[in-house]
Amino acid sequence: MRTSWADSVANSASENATTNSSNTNGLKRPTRSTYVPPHLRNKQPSTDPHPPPHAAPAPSPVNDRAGFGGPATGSRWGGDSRPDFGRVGGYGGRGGNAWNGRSGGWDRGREREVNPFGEDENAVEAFGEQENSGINFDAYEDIPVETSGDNVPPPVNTFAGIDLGDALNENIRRCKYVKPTPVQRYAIPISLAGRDLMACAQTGSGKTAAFCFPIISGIMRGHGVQRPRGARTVYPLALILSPTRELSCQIHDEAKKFSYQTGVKVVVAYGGAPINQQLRELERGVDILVATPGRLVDLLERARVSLQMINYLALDEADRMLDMGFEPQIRKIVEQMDMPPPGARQTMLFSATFPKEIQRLASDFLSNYIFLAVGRVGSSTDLIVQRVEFVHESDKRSHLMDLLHAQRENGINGKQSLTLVFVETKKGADSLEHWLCINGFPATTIHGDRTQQEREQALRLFKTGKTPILVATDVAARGLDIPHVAHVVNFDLPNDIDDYVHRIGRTGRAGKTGLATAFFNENNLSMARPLADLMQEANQEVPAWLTRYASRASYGGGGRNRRSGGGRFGGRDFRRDGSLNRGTDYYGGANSSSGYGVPGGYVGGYGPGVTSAWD
DNA sequence: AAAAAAG
Repeated sequence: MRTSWADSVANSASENATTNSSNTNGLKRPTRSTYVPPHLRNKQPSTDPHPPPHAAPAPSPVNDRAGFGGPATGSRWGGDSRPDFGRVGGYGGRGGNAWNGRSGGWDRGREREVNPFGEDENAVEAFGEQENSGINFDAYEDIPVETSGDNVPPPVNTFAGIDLGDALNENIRRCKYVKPTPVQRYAIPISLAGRDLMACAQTGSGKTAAFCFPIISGIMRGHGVQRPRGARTVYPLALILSPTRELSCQIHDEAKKFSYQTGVKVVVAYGGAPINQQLRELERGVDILVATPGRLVDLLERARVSLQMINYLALDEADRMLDMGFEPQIRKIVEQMDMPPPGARQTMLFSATFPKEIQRLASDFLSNYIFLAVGRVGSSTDLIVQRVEFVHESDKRSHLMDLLHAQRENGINGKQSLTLVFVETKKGADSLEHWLCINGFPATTIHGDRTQQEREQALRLFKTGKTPILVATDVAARGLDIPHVAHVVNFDLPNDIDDYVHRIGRTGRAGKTGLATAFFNENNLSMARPLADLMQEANQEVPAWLTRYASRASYGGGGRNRRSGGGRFGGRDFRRDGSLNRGTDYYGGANSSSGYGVPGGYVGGYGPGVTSAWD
């Protein structure tokens, strides 16, 4: 067995190269030469119609701050109109100049809906989210699924078996979704039956589509519903909330694809961006509103949006939305504005993790709901090799440097694979980014103290590989689909095992292997047991020293609850636990949450050899 | 204690 992390990085990298052999230049070539983003339609051609020089092979990485690696490359606030050629994921469509207010002929061309699939519907990478392609569907038979609740509708096996309507089916075809994923097989019929739903499923498992399809279908069915005509108030029929701005953008981009030519209008609203353009979009009509909580409250208080016609409410990353920081805002939106009560609307909650105490809170928003948990494929979490190393606080930087050096030396064609480094604080993110840059590793950072332009710029530079290292706080931990992340480093471990699960789920996506390295030290004692348990459950090699820490006293309540007794059925309906384990049970199975081990895992069973990083 | 989310 290999013991060096350098080998494992090399192995992981080369496997990625093999897995992706038909697309080895995915990071550097223009992925959608034929696609014109909505905000660029009907504009004068860019002064440079060709991809800029850094589109050439082996681009030199850049940083987005003055003084490191040259000037920023993004168009930022609407300067030039260069195509966002390097975009890989769905979210990047926001581009650099989405807020410039220069709608040009776009408004006038409003009767002509922009084709989000581009002119070439057969383009392989028409969208970054290829969650259904490249999956070994035979492995689905092995996926553990648990449902509970009254009269659970049976799952379907094909999209054809679901009456979603022609237009939606056509978009499913355009997305190249050949077969529903497990969460879709179960969630869509439940949702079409009008039932409330609490669903546990890994990110990357198609849950966005799982709640979007029924919503779009339902809105189409109910077309012609009369809505009030407030002076400047709009009345969306569906509301989708998410905990970060970038995630809302990503969901919006997905939903736009699904609703193309259905007549269903999707609008996104989030903070940090000028509100005027969002207001204009709303005024042009909205059926599905995707939003972050703060901006939505603003819109509600301005009476620019009313929730009284909401038929569908979806909370993505629902456990995060209902944790301490968010809960009051969510309650305000859902309970204290004009939204119809549970039972009069349909409510769907989705997350990869669902702690029991959050389930209890969430049940306030639900009516006679069905609980759905879709587990991972057998050992597919081996797609992510998890390593934990004991690193003293003072040694972290040099240790990270060692990792990056080896990764660089073992990289493909001298090109670094993408590395996502999670830290605890915003200041820590800035300082680590600066340190990496002055030590020859172009890095950028994303956290809540940066402006929204900077955040989007950072994400774009990272996604396109121009800046192959991204230092992030937990703002990037959840939901973001960033292809080609080969390595997630938990430079600072989170204090909650669920956060760890979400973080490492940024890699090992789309059937590729991923590596997750965690730095553990005496500040993380409370994570020893949950981490050791999680790794063991995911068939990872647990260092003996970690097992020793884990078996000692339980270090206070860190890591919160943990480890369901159910093994791969960690996602458990809290209603089944009755009052049995309340209070005293710490590891006893009353909880829910990350029993799946690792999000993204189910794309596995993808092919032979994926577990070989440690063979 | 920190992060996120309105400005």
